[in-house]
Formats: sequence, C-alpha cells, structure tokens
Amino acid sequence: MRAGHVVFTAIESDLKSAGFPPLVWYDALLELRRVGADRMRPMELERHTLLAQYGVSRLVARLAGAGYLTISPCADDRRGHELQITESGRALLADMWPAYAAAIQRHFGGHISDADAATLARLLRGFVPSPARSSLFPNAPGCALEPGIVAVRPSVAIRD
Amino acid sequence: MRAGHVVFTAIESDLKSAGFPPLVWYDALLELRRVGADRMRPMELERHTLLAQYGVSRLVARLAGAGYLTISPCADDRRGHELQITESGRALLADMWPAYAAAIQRHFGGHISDADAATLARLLRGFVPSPARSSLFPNAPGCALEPGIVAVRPSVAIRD
DNA sequence: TCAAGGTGGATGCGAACGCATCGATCCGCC
DNA sequence: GGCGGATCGATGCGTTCGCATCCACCTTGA
Repeated sequence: MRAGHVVFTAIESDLKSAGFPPLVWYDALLELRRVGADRMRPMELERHTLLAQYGVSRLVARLAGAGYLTISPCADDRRGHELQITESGRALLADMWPAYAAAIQRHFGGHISDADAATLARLLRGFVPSPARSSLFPNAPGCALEPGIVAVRPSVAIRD
Repeated sequence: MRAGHVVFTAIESDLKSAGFPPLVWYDALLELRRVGADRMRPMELERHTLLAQYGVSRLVARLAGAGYLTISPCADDRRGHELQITESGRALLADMWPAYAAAIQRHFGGHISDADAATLARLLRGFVPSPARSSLFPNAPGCALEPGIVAVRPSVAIRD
C-alpha cells in the first residue's frame, strides 16, 4: 500500500506541476479511446477503472465540461448514455503521455529491474478484476495486443 | 496501483461495516503505541505514515477529539506538541485487530502464497522511505523484532 | 543581540469524496 | 398488459482532501 502510495503521489505530483489534470482523467480517457467509435456506457467505464458509481458519474460530468468527451443518449437503454472521446480528449492523452512516461520511469521504472517488474506484475494480476485488467495487460493471455504500446517489459506493457 | 486499490478498499469497507474508523486511524495509533511513553511529534508521525503535513494536523485533531490520543505542549520546542496514545486508543487497536487481521486474510493473504508474499514485500520495500518502513518490516535487517507480532511470513510481519 | 531565513504546525477555501437516496427505465413473471 | 423488483445514473449533504498561506518559534550568522 505504502509503496503504491509513494509512487502514485510522486507521479501525479509531477504531472500536476506540468499543468495536467489528475491521472484518473487519463485512465478514463484511455478507456474511451480504446473503444474508439464504439461508444462506452458509464457502467463499463466503472468496471474498467474501478471507480465507484458516483465517482464515474461526476468524473464524466467534469470531463464533458472540459470538452474531452461527449455524452449522447443511449438508443438501447433510455436510462443510460453513451460516452465518446473527442479530438480534444485524444490531444490531451497525446500531450500527457510524454510527461507521464517520464514520471513512471523516474519514480518506478528506474528503481526496479525488468525481471522484477515482470514478477511484480505477475504477483499482482490476480487481485485486479478481469474487466479492469484487460486494458492494463493488453498482451497478457486472452488479451489481444493493440496498437499504441510504446514500451514492453517481459509481461508488462506501458501504453500511451 | 489497481491491485492495491482493490485490496485496500475491500479491507477498509469490511472494517467500516463493523463500525470501525478509517484505517489511517489505526496506522497512526499503531505508530503512537510503538513509541509508547516516549511521546511522538506530529512531524515524526508524518514521516512514518507518509501523510501530508496538513493531513497529520487534521488527523491528530480528529483522534484527539475522539479521545484516542492526548496533545501536550513540547518542552524542547514550543512550536510543537507531543502526542501520546490513550488507554482508549490502545483499546481501539485491540478491538480492531481481529477484524483487521481477518480482512487482510480474506482479501490478501488468502489469495497469495507465503513465498509470493515474501517476494512481493521484497520487491516493494525499496519504494517506501525508511522511516515509514521501520514499523512495517520490524524484523527486517536493522529493525529489532518487537513484541506484538502475531503472524510472520518469511519476510513480512503482520502486527497487531 | 538582533535580523533574516528556516521549520513545525494550523487553517480558510474550494474541490473531490462517500453515503444514502432518488428518479427513470428495464426486465421477468403472472 | 401490468406489476414488482432490479439496474442505470444523478445528486444533496456532510466529511475529507489539496493547496496556499499564515503564525509562532527556532537557528544561524554577523
């Protein structure tokens, strides 16, 4: 817990200093970009990001307010909405990635060997529910390798 | 990050359901109990718990308000205070521990072998600054083994 | 001795969170 | 068709957090 906390706050602090929004914005937009034109329901986003339901609801409102995604009515289910990343959202991901990657390297990658990182990923995988795991380990068994992967450790993919 | 988040929220949710305060209360009181009659300065607590300075300030105020610690003026440095756990605070630790231990076992220990847990601890140790590490790995090199340890994995001590 | 900068700790303010609840809609079953 | 329960998602309210700043006191150096 403490290791994760230290690394996370260090990375997020770096990004915040560079004027970027919180990392959860990045996570959510990454999920939306993954499905691309296939829109995503808030509930899917909830499962993939592990946020609480009200957390998704408010995060989506903020992202929409900032212009990074659009909310449209859902044809199949009139209770729900369909979310789609905007060009502005894609641009944010592209802008953030260099700083994000550098921060990951500075606060995590630089302190652990490739072999140890692979071991860590293997040991921790089992604790993450599979819907939330698919986008984290796109090259794991059962997960097709997608474009966008810029650095691959033995069993850990760092995606932009 | 996600693995830690899943496990942490599951454990904290269990404890909250049982009517207990947040885990950070436990962490702070554990630190205070560790030094016992030797009082602790808020700044030391900050280093040991990895909370932000204002986080410690407010947590201490809440713990004092609940009667779990006392705040007394510091003789050496009139800017600061000395914190000491109360009997009520010790009782809270004692009450929480059975539920806490069970939750750890249910959400973490039950899903990982002893050998893997030891590997995990070894891989993650390096990311935690040493002041915050001493109370987590009391049997690690350089850290004297103290009373209160109720279960010991190869290199991980679970303390009450 | 005193000025200047450093450190321990608190706090006002706005944003985010957690909980509970609510409205709206869907679905299964009679 | 229609009713009861389940599900999607939003929101009011109180609490906590993060940031910036402030005050009090310590320390250093001349």
